[in-house]
Amino acid sequence: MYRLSAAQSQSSEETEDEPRTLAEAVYRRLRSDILWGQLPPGAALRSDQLRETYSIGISPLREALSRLTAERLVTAIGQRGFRVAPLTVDDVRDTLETRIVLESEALRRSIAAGDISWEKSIIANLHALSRLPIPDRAGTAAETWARHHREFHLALIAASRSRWLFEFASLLFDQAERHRAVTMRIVKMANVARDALKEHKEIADATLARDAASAVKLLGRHYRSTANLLIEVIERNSLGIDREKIGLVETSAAQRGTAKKGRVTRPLSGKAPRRTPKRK
Amino acid sequence: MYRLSAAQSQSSEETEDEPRTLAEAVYRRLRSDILWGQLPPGAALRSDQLRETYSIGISPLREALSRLTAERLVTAIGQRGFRVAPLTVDDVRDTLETRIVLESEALRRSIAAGDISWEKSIIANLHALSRLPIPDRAGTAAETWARHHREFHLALIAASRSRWLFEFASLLFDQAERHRAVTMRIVKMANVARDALKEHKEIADATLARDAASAVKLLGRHYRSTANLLIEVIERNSLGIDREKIGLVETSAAQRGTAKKGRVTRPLSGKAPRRTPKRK
DNA sequence: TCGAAGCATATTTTGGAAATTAATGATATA
DNA sequence: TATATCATTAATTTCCAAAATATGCTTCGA
Repeated sequence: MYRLSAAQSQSSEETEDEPRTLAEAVYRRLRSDILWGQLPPGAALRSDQLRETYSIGISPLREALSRLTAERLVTAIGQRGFRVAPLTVDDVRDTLETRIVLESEALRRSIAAGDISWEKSIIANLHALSRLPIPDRAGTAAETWARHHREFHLALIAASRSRWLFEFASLLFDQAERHRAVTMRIVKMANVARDALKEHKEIADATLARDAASAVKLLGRHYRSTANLLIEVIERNSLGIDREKIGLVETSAAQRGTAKKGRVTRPLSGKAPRRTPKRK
Repeated sequence: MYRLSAAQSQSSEETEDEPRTLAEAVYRRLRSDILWGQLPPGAALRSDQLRETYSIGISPLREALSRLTAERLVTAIGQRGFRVAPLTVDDVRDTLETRIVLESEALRRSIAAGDISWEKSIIANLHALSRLPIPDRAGTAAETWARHHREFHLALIAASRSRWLFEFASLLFDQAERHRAVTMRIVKMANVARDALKEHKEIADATLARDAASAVKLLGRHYRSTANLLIEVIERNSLGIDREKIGLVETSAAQRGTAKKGRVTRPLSGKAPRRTPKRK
């Protein structure tokens, strides 16, 4: 029953290898589901339900939830279980500003210390992005684009030679990706990635020209423009504050409560369901 | 058997409340033991042994180890268990430089936005530090001093209004504390905290005077001087690289008193090394 | 005597059941 | 009819045993 490929070098920053343990596997699946908004912010993560959904025991499931809590993708509520971390405009703003600080520093160091293979990686990832169609809605194409997008941005700062800086930046990148995915689930925004390719090219050019000031400025502008769009959408839809409104995102896993008055599910949100006419 | 005080507001950043769950309790004990060097870098953390030592089941223990792995205080080696994270000069350097970046930004923001209660907190914590004797060796006095030291530095940046910045800074502060504690276990260094009080006062003065440039400079110098001392000691003793020299790492048992008679609270193991009689 | 393969053992990982806690519903009383 | 207390129920947390993996040791052969 347990058939896991043998390998080594287990780290918290592995990207492509096969999971070597069931806890690792369910961790990645849960993480992906949260990042892509299939498990919307505020969704209750009941162990029984998840155990059935992912066909897994309690132990690895609990370990996965524990790890996700450390990443602030899941919030643990004392002895009352886990929930997907809520999403507020403050989160978006804080994530934006903090990662600008971190990535600016990392980018400066990379520009100062980057070698040929670092340049090569940037060029390669930029090329991949230029060849991929910019997705306008969720799907496998969006996921591959996002993966290459992530690799491009991380390649920029990969030569900073700081493990902490890189780790924190990766963490915040994923947070921002969740913000983007969750928001795009409400409002289809192809314009989020409208001139993304052009911006990426400008950032890469300035970086490879070793123009740190320009590169940092362009990178900050790149992040800021996207985040501001998200903030605007979230505020318009009152996302995060009134969680019921995002409840319209149907998850494959937990949550088939169907927003009726029958509170068979939903142990925590027993409040009066404020109904507000809002188009989905 | 399970008697846990009831409370609320469980977060990853709680400081003083009682643990509400066994996993939380063992997490804190393990974390403290690692931070204070009672569990030295590289020490094997075998679940059987820990389960017996802390009188706890496997599940909460595993959860605690998982959380510590996310903090990079413990490294998980594939399917071969956990170890206390090793300690290298690169770790010390990276932690130093990264937290200078983070705390400088956070301090600037605090100085720009801090209110009266923020000033009050700084004054109070500085006063506490001035009244506490600077410890020259491990012990409860050292722990209380370190706790107030931590609170002082976190108070400085508490008004930055960035949860990520504060969280990352806290994480790195604890990392640096482990570096200091582990190193001081090898070489008694009262001089590490030699003019610490004076430096703290200067930092607080510049901060309260809203002189961001000076405050940042002083804070960086403060951290750098300590870290450089640690690096020197570590390099002289080849800590981390050649672990055998410190005699810290017994791959067999997580071993009893380490190096000195540090044993503050509890002996860690009564097991015979490796030659375990098989009883099945 | 050295090396490789197979066997035994130590240790981790996982699944399910028991215990504990929080939440819900009902009943009685004022 | 409203409120408080108690009982029931649901869900999480924890413990324990079995399965699986990796490691160490022994034995056999050259």
